[in-house]
Amino acid sequence: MLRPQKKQQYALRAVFELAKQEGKGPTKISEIAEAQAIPLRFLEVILSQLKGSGLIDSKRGFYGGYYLIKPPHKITVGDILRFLQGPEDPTHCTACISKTNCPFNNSCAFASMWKEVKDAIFKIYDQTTMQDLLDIEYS
Amino acid sequence: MLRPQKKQQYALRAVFELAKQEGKGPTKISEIAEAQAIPLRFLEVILSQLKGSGLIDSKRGFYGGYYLIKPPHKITVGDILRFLQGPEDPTHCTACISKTNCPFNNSCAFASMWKEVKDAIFKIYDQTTMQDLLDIEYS
DNA sequence: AACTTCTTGACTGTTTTAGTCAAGAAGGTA
DNA sequence: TACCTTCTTGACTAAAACAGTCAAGAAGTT
Repeated sequence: MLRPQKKQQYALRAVFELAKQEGKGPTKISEIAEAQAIPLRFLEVILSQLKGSGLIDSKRGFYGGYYLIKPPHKITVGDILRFLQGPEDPTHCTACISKTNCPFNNSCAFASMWKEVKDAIFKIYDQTTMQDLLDIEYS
Repeated sequence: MLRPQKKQQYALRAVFELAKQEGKGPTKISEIAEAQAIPLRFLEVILSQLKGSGLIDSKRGFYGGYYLIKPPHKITVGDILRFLQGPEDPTHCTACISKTNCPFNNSCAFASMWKEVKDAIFKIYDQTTMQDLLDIEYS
């Protein structure tokens, strides 16, 4: 029912790396890629998408790179994953909730369970900030 | 991060249908397929796999079909989904928990969050029985 | 014997995921 | 100015996963 998607893992780890480098000026894509073991070319795509989220921004040129717009304690895992899932249906994470997926018009017996699951997951995502993860990393 | 898989939805709905038909003798694949809007041929594959779980069994011949081995209140969503995920790694639902997936040997800052998520999901799966779903259906 | 059912494994088409590539735009440095 | 280095963009491709199909056969029922 659940499957890890590399793109989303990579995105999380990339933002996490930016959080680690906070205050040191922009971080180059190549540095992030190396530190977090992410294929460089793929990361280029991911980061440029992620700019649309308002969480990160970039600067070009010799001392360029990516950096966080908000402080680590104000960026949650939920922010990132919700953004990557796209705005059209941030809740389609589980079956039946999506209208187009349920042949019973969202009124089947499973619907409430799927909603519970989704809420449980996002509760965790939304309460986990980049700062929390930094604290774990350095504990 | 999450995506519904039709096969698993179908499996749940098929077992649910068997629960609805409990006590009326075996239910034909074709009846299940129609009642739950599942492609017949695909359902054949799914049900025959599901026999290995010890939750359902089948009978051939004119009055043949599938039926539950255990009563609805002893079959949980978790039983079904765990079985379909395969025994090799029932926990690989989220990233980083799987050794083969994490370049940091499961010791990255995200690992504990993924575990929390997995536990939260399966807590719900494991406490939801077919009987609970029947109660919802008929309420 | 005839019928209906499940059984099995191989097969196929489509979609998603993962990742690559190359040309270019923009900023920094000298 | 010239020349770096960086990000930027969209198109492209390979591989895997998913969804679904098919056909021949085995096994009960009547």
